[in-house]
Amino acid sequence: MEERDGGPATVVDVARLAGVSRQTVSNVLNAPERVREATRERVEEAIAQLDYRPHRLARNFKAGTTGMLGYRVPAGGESINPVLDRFLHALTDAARDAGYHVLLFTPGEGQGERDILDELIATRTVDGFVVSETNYGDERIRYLAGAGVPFVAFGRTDLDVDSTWVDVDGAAGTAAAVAHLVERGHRRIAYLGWPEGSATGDQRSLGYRRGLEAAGIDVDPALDRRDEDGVDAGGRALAAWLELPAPPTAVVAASDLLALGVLKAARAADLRVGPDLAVTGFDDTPVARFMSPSLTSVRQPLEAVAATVVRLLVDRIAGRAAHRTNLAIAPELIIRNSTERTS
Amino acid sequence: MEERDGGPATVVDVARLAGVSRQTVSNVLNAPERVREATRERVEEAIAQLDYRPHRLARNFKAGTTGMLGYRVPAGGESINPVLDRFLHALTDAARDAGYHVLLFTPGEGQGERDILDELIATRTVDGFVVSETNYGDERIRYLAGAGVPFVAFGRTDLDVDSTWVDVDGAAGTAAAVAHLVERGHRRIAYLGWPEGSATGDQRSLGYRRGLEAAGIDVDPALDRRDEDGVDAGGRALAAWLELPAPPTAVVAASDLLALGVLKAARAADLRVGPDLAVTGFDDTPVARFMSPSLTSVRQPLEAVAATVVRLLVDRIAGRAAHRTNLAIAPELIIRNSTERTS
DNA sequence: CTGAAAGCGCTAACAC
DNA sequence: GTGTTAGCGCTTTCAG
Repeated sequence: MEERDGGPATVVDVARLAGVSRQTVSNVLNAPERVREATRERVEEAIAQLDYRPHRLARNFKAGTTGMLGYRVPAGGESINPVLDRFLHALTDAARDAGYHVLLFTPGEGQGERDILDELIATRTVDGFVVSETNYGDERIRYLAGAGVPFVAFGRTDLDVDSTWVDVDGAAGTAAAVAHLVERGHRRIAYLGWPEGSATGDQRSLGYRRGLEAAGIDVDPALDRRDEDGVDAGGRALAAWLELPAPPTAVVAASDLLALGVLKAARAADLRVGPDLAVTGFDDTPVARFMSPSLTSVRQPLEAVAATVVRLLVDRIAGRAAHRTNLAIAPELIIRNSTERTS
Repeated sequence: MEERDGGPATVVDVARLAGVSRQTVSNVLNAPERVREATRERVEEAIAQLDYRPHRLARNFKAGTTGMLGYRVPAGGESINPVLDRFLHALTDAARDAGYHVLLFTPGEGQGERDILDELIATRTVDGFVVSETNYGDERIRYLAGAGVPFVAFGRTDLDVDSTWVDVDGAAGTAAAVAHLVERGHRRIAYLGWPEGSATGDQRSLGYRRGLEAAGIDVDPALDRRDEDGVDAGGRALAAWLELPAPPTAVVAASDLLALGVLKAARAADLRVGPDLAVTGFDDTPVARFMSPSLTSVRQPLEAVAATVVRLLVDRIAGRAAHRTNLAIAPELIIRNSTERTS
């Protein structure tokens, strides 16, 4: 509680007050077992009295670490991604539990992501990185792996480099959606996904096919459509499907946005969503809850992912290798009204 | 490009290569005008050759600063707030432009926000704080002001303490919504807001009244309703309004969520949103764009707010006071289909 | 204009 | 069990 003249108290102040030397204080903090009980108590009393807390920078400087995990947020603008924002919150939580802080960065004008990674590495501003939005041949991963910097990716990569990633098992998610629809009696189940070539999207379409297979349903290529993510794609897909001799009775979408598009188009076509056409989304974004009817959607286990990412990253930072560890965590299907048969 | 043996290059390495002393290198970096041109070039060459970058921690440690701005993210869980997430992105951008990084923190189990602030201050982990989600009598603001720590709030406060805040002019936002509706020919304009007692909500309802006044329309207490934020409130409000002898033809809502609720209820009551009932929201959250009809909404100028917050905070950190600076930045009305007369 | 000396606060060795 | 010595990488006096 007592304020020293020259700003906050330091080890020296504590040592003086307790009548011991600097490192005895340091020892009390870092290796208490090496200090006699009586001395320790005296020092602790002095610490409490001065409200002493070690200067973080000094300690880190000495140790050569920063206690920071770097995370890139997408540059401003429109590309707000609710999934990543949820992940960021979970990450902050998990980092704190591991004794770290999250340091945010974002490339400036005319700065590539690589430049900023390079700068953070060179200035030793962070102890490691959490990389999200990975994709095939991800340049950042290659760069970080090459530079030998500790990092863990949220999202898989196909690179054959020394990398550690944790991902949501997207295939399990869409497969669960299919299984749910099958259980509700659907057999003509369509899929609306993204064009091939994204790691995330390919997983989700894979799960669709696996789900059908598991139910003993043949894949009908006419029911498997790919389009850019967005609301409009839903209308295009539904229009095409409704021209088929046997239109689908259910749609699994690779995103809530696509699902929303299907929902809108279905309403415009006077189909009752649920009874006439069941729809599932992916990500369980806030919209899913508020739409009418509310949307059955696959919810990513981001808290578990974040905790795992941090655990692995801390291990790598500490040199406790666990190289090339790759984990996929199964998501959970949140069932709402868009897959109810009775409305 | 050359790697030294003992890890990254240091000033000493550069000095040796350039054939000068340590501080000459330091001078080249921090006070180039004090160094003869020829020497400077030689040093710069050595820097380039060794790819030398000053160790951030060492520099900060010496300077007694951290280059970090602390920002609290809400504890995990459901409370994802799209506005704050957008703000965080903008903040990261603005901080970078000012030479700072954003450090995220979140209270742990059984830890109050005050504890964690206290810890970050005591360990000197950040140079200052950005506080969001402020409210009347905000405890954090009182605490930070009392502790004499540099901080700037996003959101106003009523406390009579030495504080600096930047806020969106919520009143201007709802007033603009009213003006827009008046221009579209509406006279019976209702308001659905939050219960009194939140700084943000009170501003928004104030703007509603001001907007009516400006248009020469008397306030009808029956049209001014307050309820908890959420979709259900919209239904309750509309039901009450439809029982009036002269129901409103337009609704200004204090949030997109409330607006969404009104929209849903209107659809259920077979009202055409736009022609029969115009609706405006607030925040321009992603849902606003994707709803059908799309929602006219007040968009907060978060990029401008973030830039201003950072500028003021950096000033305070530098001791260039500007105490008790308070700014409200006007938002922008994004006009969409929910206020179109023809559908 | 350049170099030598000192020290930020802390901890890891090593001696006592 | 305790204290002494040294040094992390950098910058800021202050002499030369």
